[in-house]
Amino acid sequence: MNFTIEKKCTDTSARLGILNTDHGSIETPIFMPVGTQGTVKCIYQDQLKNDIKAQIILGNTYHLYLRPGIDLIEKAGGLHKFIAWDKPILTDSGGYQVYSLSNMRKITEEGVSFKSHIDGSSHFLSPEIAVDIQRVIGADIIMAFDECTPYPCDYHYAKKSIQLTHRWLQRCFDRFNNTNGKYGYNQTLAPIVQGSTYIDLRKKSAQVISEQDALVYAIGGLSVGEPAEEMYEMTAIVTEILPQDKPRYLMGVGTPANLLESIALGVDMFDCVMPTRNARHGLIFTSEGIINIKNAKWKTDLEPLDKNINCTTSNVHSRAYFHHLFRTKEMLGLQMASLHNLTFYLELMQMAREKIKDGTFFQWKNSFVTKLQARL
RNA sequence: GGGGGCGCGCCGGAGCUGGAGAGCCGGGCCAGACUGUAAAUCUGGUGACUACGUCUGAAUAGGUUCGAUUCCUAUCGCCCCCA
Repeated sequence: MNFTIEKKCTDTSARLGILNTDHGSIETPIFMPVGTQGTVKCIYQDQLKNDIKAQIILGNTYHLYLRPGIDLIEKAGGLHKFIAWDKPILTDSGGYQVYSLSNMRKITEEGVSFKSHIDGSSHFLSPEIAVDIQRVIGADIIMAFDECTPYPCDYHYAKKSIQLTHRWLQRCFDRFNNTNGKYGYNQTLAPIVQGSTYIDLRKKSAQVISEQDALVYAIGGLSVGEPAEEMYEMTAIVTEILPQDKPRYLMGVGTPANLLESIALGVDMFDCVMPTRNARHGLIFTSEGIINIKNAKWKTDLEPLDKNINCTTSNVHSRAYFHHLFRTKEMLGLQMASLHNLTFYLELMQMAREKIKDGTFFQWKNSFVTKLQARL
């Protein structure tokens, strides 16, 4: 596994690169659809590959460990085989669930005790267990087990938290380096920068994380409710410090505008539930702006949803049809909207790559961001 | 033709048999939220107005009463039973 930078912008920190894994190459900057439970919700694998042209998808350690359980995944020969997806996979470690299930867990030095959100049963994740589970799941890129702090987070807590995350990080690498992949291909462990919205903590964390010899470096603990400006500020501070020749993965981000702004700051990889969750809730990203397809104004609009995106559903089907499917709560509406939003995100990344190649990224980004945020 | 029952919000249901909430529960409708997925979810609004308040309202028109959605009379509409 390796990463090559093909071109660097001169007017921003944006870069064009290729990340090679044993399941194929990933062109960066890239958006990775989230498939928490072994599925990108509402999307079939064929569509993911052929329509959306996803190059890599996510899975989640905590959710897959609870269901279907790692014994079954091992028996199936790993997650790739279980879900029949032969391209790269990245798994989150369960660190995000430390944040999102905060009312059902307890953190200690050793790890985190969870009450299952499904049946209330007790479970325990530690850095070692999270690595072991991710060895069994068999993702190409696996994430360190960290604490994702909430926003706002007081300085004292955030400082203690990065110290814990850094100790956990070493334990993750120790376990990772003393074990092997189970299925004959390579895995890589990605460390995660934390530090909430504090400049000195972010710098410190970025320095500690950079000391690890890794292929991918992640930035976590952002897009948890802080203003976008603070997110950009923290990202800029961290990308200054992280190794320049390795991909940076900004976890959980974000809106189309967030992606373009972060690419300009030197971020290469993104994931977010926004395109899929918002699609299921009727919010659609188009080349002209954001549409809430459930709104009455679309009821009789027979124009295609978005002619400018190369998407089999939104080129063909009208806004009125999408509206109708949502009004009648038909499942096809959720599928079509999810397909569209993901196609939109992946095409946005492809455009960004082309503009970086052309050397016109900066001006294109600035003119495009306003359009993306318009509310139709 | 005779007897009985029922009519309040956009719709359905609950509740009220003298002290009326512009008001309960669903649904619909109108909006909003969603950022390493406890999310096909959640939140708010849905009589009028001169709008932190005021007014009108229980099929329609009268009546009794300090006070009526509730009791009485008539009319209209719907449902059930008998002929």
